[in-house]
Amino acid sequence: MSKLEHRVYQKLLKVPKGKVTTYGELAKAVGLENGQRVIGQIMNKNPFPVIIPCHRVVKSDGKIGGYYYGEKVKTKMLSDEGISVKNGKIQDWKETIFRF
DNA sequence: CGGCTGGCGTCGT
DNA sequence: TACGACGCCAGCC
Repeated sequence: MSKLEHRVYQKLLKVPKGKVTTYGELAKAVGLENGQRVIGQIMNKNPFPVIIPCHRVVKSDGKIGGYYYGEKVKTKMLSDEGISVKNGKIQDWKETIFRF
């Protein structure tokens, strides 16, 4: 695992349950101002889906975005953590997002 | 080193 | 609101 991936996972682990972050925020958090897609690649290759909460990473416009196991699963996991999702979008977006 | 690919982001229509 | 077109950047040919 590269240094970059390691940093990304560490940052992601700081996101508390019940909150989410975005690909862009996460990218900036590890030093990549415009590396949003890279975050996606890393999440997709996530070797520890159990300890890495990649379902807490969503798109900057409040939409859920993709997920290795499917958006339905991602949506369910988020709602189980107390985040309301409607039509593939986060409801109280501003209140739910976590900023580093 | 060059070209392509994506769990994205932003802007224009 | 919903597409399409670009831009972005690490990783894999």
